[in-house]
Amino acid sequence: MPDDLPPLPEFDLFGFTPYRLAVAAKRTSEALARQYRERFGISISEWRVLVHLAHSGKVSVRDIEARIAMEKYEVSRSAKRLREVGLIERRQNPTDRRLVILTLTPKGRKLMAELLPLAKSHQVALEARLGEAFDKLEAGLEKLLEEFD
Amino acid sequence: MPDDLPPLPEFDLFGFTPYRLAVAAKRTSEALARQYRERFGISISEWRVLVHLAHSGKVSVRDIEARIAMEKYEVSRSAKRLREVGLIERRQNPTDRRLVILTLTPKGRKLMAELLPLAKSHQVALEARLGEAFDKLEAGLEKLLEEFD
DNA sequence: GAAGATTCATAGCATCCGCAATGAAATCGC
DNA sequence: GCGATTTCATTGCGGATGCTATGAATCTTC
Repeated sequence: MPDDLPPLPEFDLFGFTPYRLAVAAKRTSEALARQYRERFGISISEWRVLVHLAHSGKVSVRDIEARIAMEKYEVSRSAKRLREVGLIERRQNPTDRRLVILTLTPKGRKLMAELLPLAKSHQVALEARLGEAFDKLEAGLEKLLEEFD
Repeated sequence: MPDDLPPLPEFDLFGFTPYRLAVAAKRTSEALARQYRERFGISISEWRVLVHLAHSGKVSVRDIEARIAMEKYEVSRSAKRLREVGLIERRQNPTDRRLVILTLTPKGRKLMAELLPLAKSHQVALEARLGEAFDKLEAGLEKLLEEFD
């Protein structure tokens, strides 16, 4: 080993919290996301928009951006695609015509009536699988999301 | 309200663990990733590869893929870019010529000598900021990453 | 009430990403 | 030992993503 350069600081990627969180996010969403995609042609972004609409009724792009972790151009594009496949519809807010009103179509509601229970059971299974570690994870995430806001 | 469709199941995106993890990952990596990008022109993928090389010396694309959460085409492309900017170099493994040997160049080592302490203090700051919630988060993540492997 | 600033949604453009295909090398099976 | 299979790395291509600019509507300020 003829290389005696100054040693680099020790740093283990696997102990790096942002990395761990990214991996955890990917692993836990993979299975469900695949179902959305394969069975319904829905991406994660689109799914988030749908969930928010299912929950909140009539909302604008801005509302969604403010509430869920998506940029507004992302919401806008997801909404466009969802409109194209007939899952949501868009009207103009009559009192402020810059604003858009997004709502689920009947077809969209039907889809969500299928999808939401799937997501729910995914969550339940996840909690069961983690056991008491889930509560710790939750406590940690709660604090983290509050701090990094 | 003339719309009495069958109600959708209640589902709160904010209680959905994969979503929470994704948001947490994004929020905690944002600040540091911006530094990498703006000051050194390094993406997150490229940074991961660099960290692994700093840690492990000479490795192949396959090694990296196996060790860190990246697809091999992603590793390959990151390596290509890093080579183009002179941060790593690539040789052929003489005993198995399919394999590639990636190593940091002196320039790459110099960069990492700057970057790693940055990442380290980012982690330290994160832990301090979360206080005892950090240990819970860690316990939860540990179990999760072990389960979803 | 009109000019300028701000808010909202979208589109343009360049880059990134994921999948499947390719090509090169090594290993397997007989 | 040689054709078939597997392993490793890269690339082509279509679609996704992120940033910035644009355009329309509203609000502010005087």
